Amino acid sequence: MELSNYARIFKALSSEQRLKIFMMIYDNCCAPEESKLGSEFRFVNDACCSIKGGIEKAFTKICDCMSLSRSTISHHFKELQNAGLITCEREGQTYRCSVNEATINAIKNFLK
Amino acid sequence: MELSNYARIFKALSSEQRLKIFMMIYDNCCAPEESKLGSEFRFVNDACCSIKGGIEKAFTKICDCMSLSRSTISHHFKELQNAGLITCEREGQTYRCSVNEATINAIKNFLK
DNA sequence: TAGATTATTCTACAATCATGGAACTTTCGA
DNA sequence: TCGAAAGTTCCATGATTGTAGAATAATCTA
Repeated sequence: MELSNYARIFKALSSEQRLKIFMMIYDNCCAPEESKLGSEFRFVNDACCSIKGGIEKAFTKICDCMSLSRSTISHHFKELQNAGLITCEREGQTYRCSVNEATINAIKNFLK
Repeated sequence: MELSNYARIFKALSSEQRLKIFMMIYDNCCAPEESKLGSEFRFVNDACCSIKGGIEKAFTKICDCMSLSRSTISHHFKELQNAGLITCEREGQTYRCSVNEATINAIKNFLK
């Protein structure tokens, strides 16, 4: 992978709000005690995400608790997708998102 | 560590030029075949950096091969320091820099 | 079908950022 | 001691970014 790709990935995680969104998807909400976002984000609606066990489920809805407009959140989701950090599949009126583990592993390998 | 700190670290690595500078320090120039920067950056002046074996040595001089002004490079170094990614000690007219492994490990733990 | 809900896209704007030049400071070496 | 070399700081500028509002599209549900 090109160096510029890594820079793009890091850029996607460089905004605090976007990082928060990413962590909501990343964190296993079924094991909220491991959440890095603090209690305010642990039990939000019926959202549930996991990168373990192949369940991988999370809805954009989880972002309603952030004080950001819909269009802003839409942009952030797109940036996370463009960086290859998450993939989203339309599911009715909303999305089913999952973390792209390959990208996470690439970062970890990059930092050896 | 606060989420905002991680965002700051990622931001420091989000500029391609700054990431290049960081990798110059990060990469073990004594084992250049592992360099992620390509041949152009492997043998630059007398610069040598390593995060293995405690040698940890690198000079700002290695940046002269990048087409950036001195002041820009100075800014980038400061940002890498502020993010806690590198530490620099004055050594005569230049600096001796080393990667802050604690920060690297923090990122890797953050991404579990 | 009609209204409500959700997300996208377009546009705009304030804030931040990457960069370089000029002036200045510190250190080296002849 | 004086000039050269290296780095910092201040200032300016063009580019990018994070954000929201309005208009639009798609989907759900009563």
